[in-house]
Amino acid sequence: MDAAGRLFAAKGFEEANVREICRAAGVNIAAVRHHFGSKEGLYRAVVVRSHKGFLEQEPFPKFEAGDDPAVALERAIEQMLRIMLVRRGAHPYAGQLISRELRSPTAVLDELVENVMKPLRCELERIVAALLGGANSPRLRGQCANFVIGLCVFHDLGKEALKRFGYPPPERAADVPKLAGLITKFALSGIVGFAARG
Amino acid sequence: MDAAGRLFAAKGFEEANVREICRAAGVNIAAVRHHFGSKEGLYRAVVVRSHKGFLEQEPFPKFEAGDDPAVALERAIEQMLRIMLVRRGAHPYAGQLISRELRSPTAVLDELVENVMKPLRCELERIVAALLGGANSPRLRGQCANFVIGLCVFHDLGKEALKRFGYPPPERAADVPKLAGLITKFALSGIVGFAARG
DNA sequence: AAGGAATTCAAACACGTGTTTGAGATATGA
DNA sequence: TCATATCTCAAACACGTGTTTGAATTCCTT
Repeated sequence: MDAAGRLFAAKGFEEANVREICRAAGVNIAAVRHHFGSKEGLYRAVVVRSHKGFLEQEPFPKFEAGDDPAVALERAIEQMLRIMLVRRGAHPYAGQLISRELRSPTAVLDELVENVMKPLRCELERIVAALLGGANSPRLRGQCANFVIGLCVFHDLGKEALKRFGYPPPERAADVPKLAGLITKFALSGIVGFAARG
Repeated sequence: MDAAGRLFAAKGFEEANVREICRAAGVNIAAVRHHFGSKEGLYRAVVVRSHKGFLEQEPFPKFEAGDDPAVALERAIEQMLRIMLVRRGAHPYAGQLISRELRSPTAVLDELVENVMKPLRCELERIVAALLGGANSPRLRGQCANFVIGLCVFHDLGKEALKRFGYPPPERAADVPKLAGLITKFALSGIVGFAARG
């Protein structure tokens, strides 16, 4: 499953092939049928395991009443970028699997949305709500959350284009905060801009 | 080439297969070898033709000195969204091909970046520059352009996730301006936020 | 230690893919 | 009209894929 996760994250579901996974894992091809039923079963198992462990070990920071929503937003953005752009020790491919599902959804996307992305998004909405203040309507709040997510996700999905533009997204954890700070400023102004006008 | 464009846009380079394209076009499989050399040759020809015609018929609105940068930004955002989300009459799949190249780059991405995306982005930078005013540094200007592009592109790349969040991106031209207006407000505040702080 | 279940293995299977073939049809120009 | 170049066609080829097989091996319980 480690080998499968690595290869699925690197190549995607279609492009990663069972023979290579099994070679990397040092097991026979028939093992996947026996243990997971099929390639898709293996993929599903990998994704589930990866995001479960990921949620346990790197919980999204909880936004409590009284916290500064601006720093909460920066934390959230920083973590989203890190998850997708940087290979972490514990779950090196969790973010990449999510990112891949966004690009080319398979049957597991629904599960991923429900268990990983929605909770994350929900937390984000609470931060946005605090920033919106009086202008806080559910619809607007949701849209702002989408925009923030979009700003982060694009730096992974659009990586190749950004490289060619001269703005390669950071690949090391140390370089993430700089970009996160910029995105945060941008998003912060964007959100409180709505608050100002109502 | 029409059939190929339609299928490549709908399924992507890998998933679209030559037999289906030829069946849809009513020609023999061997025709692609004779006329384009290979499947990749056909793809390249389709992409090139599609974006050339697209640039001629739907040029990106030019930002002149004296124009209101705020409305120019809205126009630009509206057009980007329309290109990717809505099938147009003249070049129904040009935007989708670009979007597909972002998701899973092939060898044509470079050409697409150089001939389509860079000019578009360059125009966007000029608008951003006008908005930034005094705070206008090349680097910051570029980042802001990236953010705007990201906000638009995400609504196509992340379509499936957005649907599941309850925010399906518009598919008809008539529904685009509403989203464009929202993104514009957000981006506008974000950009002038930088201008305020320097 | 013996029996039986669980697991592993190399090999083959079925299918889809892009590509190639070589003969036939069609258009072109003298 | 005829010869040549251009194009079309159905069929087959070569290869990669996920899956299946049935025997061999390992593991656990009795």
